[in-house]
Amino acid sequence: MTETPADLLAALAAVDLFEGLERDHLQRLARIAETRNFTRGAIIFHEGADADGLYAVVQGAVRIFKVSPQGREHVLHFFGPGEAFAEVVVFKGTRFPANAEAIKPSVLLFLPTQKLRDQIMADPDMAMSILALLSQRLRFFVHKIESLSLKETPARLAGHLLLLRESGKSDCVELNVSKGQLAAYLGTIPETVSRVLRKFSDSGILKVSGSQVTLVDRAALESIATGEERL
Amino acid sequence: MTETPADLLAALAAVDLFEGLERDHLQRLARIAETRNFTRGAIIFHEGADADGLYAVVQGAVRIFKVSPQGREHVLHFFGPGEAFAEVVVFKGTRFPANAEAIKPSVLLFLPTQKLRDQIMADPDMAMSILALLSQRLRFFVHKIESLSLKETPARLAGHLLLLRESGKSDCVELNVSKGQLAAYLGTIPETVSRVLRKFSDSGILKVSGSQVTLVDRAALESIATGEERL
DNA sequence: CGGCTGATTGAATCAGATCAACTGCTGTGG
DNA sequence: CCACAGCAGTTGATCTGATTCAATCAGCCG
Repeated sequence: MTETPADLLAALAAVDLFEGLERDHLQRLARIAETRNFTRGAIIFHEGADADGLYAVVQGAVRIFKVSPQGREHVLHFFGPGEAFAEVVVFKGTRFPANAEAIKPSVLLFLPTQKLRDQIMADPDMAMSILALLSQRLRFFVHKIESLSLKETPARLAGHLLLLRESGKSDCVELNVSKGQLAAYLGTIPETVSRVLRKFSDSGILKVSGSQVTLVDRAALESIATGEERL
Repeated sequence: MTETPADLLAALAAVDLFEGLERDHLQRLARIAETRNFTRGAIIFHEGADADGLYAVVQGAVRIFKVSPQGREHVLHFFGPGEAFAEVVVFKGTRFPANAEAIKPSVLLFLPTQKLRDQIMADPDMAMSILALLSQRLRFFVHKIESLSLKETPARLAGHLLLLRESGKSDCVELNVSKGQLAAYLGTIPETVSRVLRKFSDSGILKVSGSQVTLVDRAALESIATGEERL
């Protein structure tokens, strides 16, 4: 197999992390990449397992999570098409710091650490590109930590909804995950999410129907998110 | 000033981030670095300010923190001699995501973003070194998030004490920061830290005298830290 | 139609925050 | 040298947001 299938190349080009790389760099990456398929609920890797490479989502969705001794889960991240994850292990690559699970039937790209590292050494553009990704993720975590330690649940939920709205254009956002998953992501439990959503909709800030949420009073949501106001 | 002072070079070599770099790389870094002095309590930069470069601690200590709308502070990081911070802005360099303050009289190195970036592009070893640092920090944050969202305060405090103990060899650890600072770091308030320490010492797990803490029953501490046991 | 999973609601409980009072230490000035 | 101001830390009483436990409800699929 000396040739690289066109679809593999296309898949790589669609990954944010490799955006802007030249064709021949992508070609070389394609040579070290492989695709892997996962069914809904399949575990991609376990916390503590030997980390052998980086993943990127082609199709489907993935969640990264930790589990407490009492069995509670906390979701660190959701990843969708075009997003790479587990890039940390490429450098400090001993073990995975959390678990990964496919939450939909998914197609992933897998790139083994060692080969990828060689690439990076040879290609400063790619190094910069990964540096940027790591920085961004770091910043994201700073925000998440702030949120978890300074804000109460309504503020976190409000912030999250506003964030979701940003990506779409309309004031109607779709929760792509179950409310239980959302709760784990916000550092709380489904019951609380349910109650808070109820309070929000009771006070006319938003409308909820299933996993469709319509933002009605965005100003109010914002002042709750920042903690100025506390519903 | 074409020559680089020997002490500046020595200071750079003592920074973890640049550990392992060859002499001539350090020389080039020395040419773009400057030293800055701060008194205790001085603000190094504010959240939201334009981020112009990376800092490293030569002497003293620095804390990175965020402030909630209600005025509560949360400490994200403490940095001591040899540690670099604000390296995120070098790549995703728009604005500082948090505040930095000298908590002792401090001497810092400052390296402007643009020049540093040029260096990195030219030098893959240095890129790798920074990638490793970022990965490590990311991993650290994953741990911190886990801690904040899955564990209660006693577990967090126990975990922190065990972490401190690792660096020293004896079972006697020194809290280098005020209990108020420690509280902010653990995502709680001084009163709670005080109470938890009291409970720990009442049950004979440790001895407290001022900022000196002696770990007596390490096994117990560990089972509290992991959440197996809840005092 | 059951039976399953996810979502919702209510009541009881708890950990931690808030508020307020008090201790003890340190440094300064009379 | 003592007195007093000032601040960090401690302790207690109270309050509140969130978790827990339990029951119910809605939707979905065989």
